[in-house]
Amino acid sequence: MSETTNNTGNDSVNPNRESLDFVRQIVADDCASGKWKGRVATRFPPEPNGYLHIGHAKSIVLNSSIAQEFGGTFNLRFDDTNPVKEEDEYVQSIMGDVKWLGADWQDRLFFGSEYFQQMYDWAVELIKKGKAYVDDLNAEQIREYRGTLTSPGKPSPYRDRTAEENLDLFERMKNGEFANGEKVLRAKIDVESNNLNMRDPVMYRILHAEHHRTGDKWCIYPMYDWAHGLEDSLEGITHSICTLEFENHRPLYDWFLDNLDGVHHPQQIEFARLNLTYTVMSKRKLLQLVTEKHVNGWDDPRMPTISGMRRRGYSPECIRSFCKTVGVAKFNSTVDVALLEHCVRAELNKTSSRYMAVLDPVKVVITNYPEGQVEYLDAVNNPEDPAAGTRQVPFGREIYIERNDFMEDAPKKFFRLSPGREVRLRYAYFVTCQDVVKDDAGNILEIHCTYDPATRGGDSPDGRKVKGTIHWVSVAENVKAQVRSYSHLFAVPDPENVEDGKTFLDNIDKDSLKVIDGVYLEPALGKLEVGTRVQFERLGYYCVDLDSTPEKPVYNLTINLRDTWAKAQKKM
RNA sequence: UGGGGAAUAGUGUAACGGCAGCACUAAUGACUCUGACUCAUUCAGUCUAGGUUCGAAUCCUAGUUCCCCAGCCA
Repeated sequence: MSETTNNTGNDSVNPNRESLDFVRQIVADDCASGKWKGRVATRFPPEPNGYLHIGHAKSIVLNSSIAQEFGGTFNLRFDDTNPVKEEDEYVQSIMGDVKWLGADWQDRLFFGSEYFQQMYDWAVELIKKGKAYVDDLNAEQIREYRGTLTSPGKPSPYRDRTAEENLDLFERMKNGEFANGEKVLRAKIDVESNNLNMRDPVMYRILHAEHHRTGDKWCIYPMYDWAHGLEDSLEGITHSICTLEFENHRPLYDWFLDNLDGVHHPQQIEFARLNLTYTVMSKRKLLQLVTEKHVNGWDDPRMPTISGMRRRGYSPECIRSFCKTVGVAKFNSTVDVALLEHCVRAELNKTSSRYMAVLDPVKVVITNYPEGQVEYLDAVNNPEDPAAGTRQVPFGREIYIERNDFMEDAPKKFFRLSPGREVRLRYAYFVTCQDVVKDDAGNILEIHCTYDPATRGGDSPDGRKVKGTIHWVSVAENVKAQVRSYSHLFAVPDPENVEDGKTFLDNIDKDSLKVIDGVYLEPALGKLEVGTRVQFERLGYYCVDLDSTPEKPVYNLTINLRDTWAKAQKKM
């Protein structure tokens, strides 16, 4: 933290202040005022009941980077207060995802369940103060007594039990004397409050269930509202950052902490969750996509999950830079997925090595090139990063090029191969198309070219220019592979916006996955490790998939390169 | 019909009573051994109506629209 201006006079604005989002502004102000003695402590508190997605990443990056920027600490805490929904499998995947994203909790890994005894003791404190009571009403009755949005609730007949009776009942709840649903512990606040969360909220329910960490030690479990503030308090959190739907819960968060003696009281701050075009983000819908097999698991590269994006080839830096670009505010917005894709391209452009691959091959024979000759040509690995060095690519008399890099009756604006036209084979030679060989049906079998030996490496000594440069792979030396090409899972920007009788599933794009076999790769692409991110020149960014083997490499399309030529063609 | 929030180019986000700015998208051009990258240019905005003020996106009043809340989920 820097020495921040103290508001001594009537000039309350620091003219040198950087533009901060509203959350950082609060943190900065607190640091300036010494509210928390200069301390900043944040946390990411997932419930281990599913996989993390890009929306969670926004929260992870927000919390961890605020801690970092203000010299504070960042905790990872599992909010595991509902044993029937939670599993260790999720704990493991969440830890993996958070770590992968680069959010470092160091030795501060916590579980809400570690605090169950302390929470119980605090509940006893509230009972003794006459601020909590055991209720025998069942769930349906509680709902009826609660009233509605526009009408007040009414007190439970059990609301005025004595502290002694409540203490006894609560202990017996803990000891397992009652069945699920038979009794609950409720806070005694205000059954007529305009805020339904304050109408004597349930603090504990009875759940005879196996907890993934505490086993059968407990059969009463704290509700979110009771547990969450206590967890934050115990960990010394200063800024408890959560999403907008908890705004209505803040009075309750504060009430619990205000009514306990001598506890640390963090500030809850709410921000808008992330929405993205062309996808869905709710846990329920994501789960449905997986269980109904509309996608191939949680880590399907079309999923907005962290694991899906990782498999897709997004790097942690891609996601972090995206989260920072979208900013944080209280406006319920939907970010254009194009912004995510921009961040991915920008990051991958800087970091990924270039290679040549031909997805839709057609054979080219260079008729004046010596038969049987092979030479190895130098290729630059990454023009954005000289340190990436060079490699050698085998060249021969027969090569594959992309089918759409050739056109028989080409318009003037077509800069690629066409009868009579000269182009550059990347890192190799200038070639000129002389002839086209077709089958009886008129399909192109081979393209015959001649090359200019003087242009070896791709430069002509006479200063002659060509307009086009195309990529290629040697017929004699290559690796055959599979490529999985992805587009947005949904065909429309807002998949959840459906007419009556339809669901978001009807908006799935059935062609969002295309498996392409018979792809030719330059040899170096056959030796890369799973997860390696590369650029196929002139095509896009790709990465080695989990299913890849040395015998049969599999590459995922991460994101295509921008293609102004394709765009121009669509308009014609 | 209750309460709590939010509204700034197509999208996201700044501007803290003093020149409405940035990024993405789109379009155009330059450059180019990737029709990529990069660079340049352009299109485009304060929810509405009043008021306060020399001056309002910002303050006030009224309205409009959107989001959240009636789990023993988080």
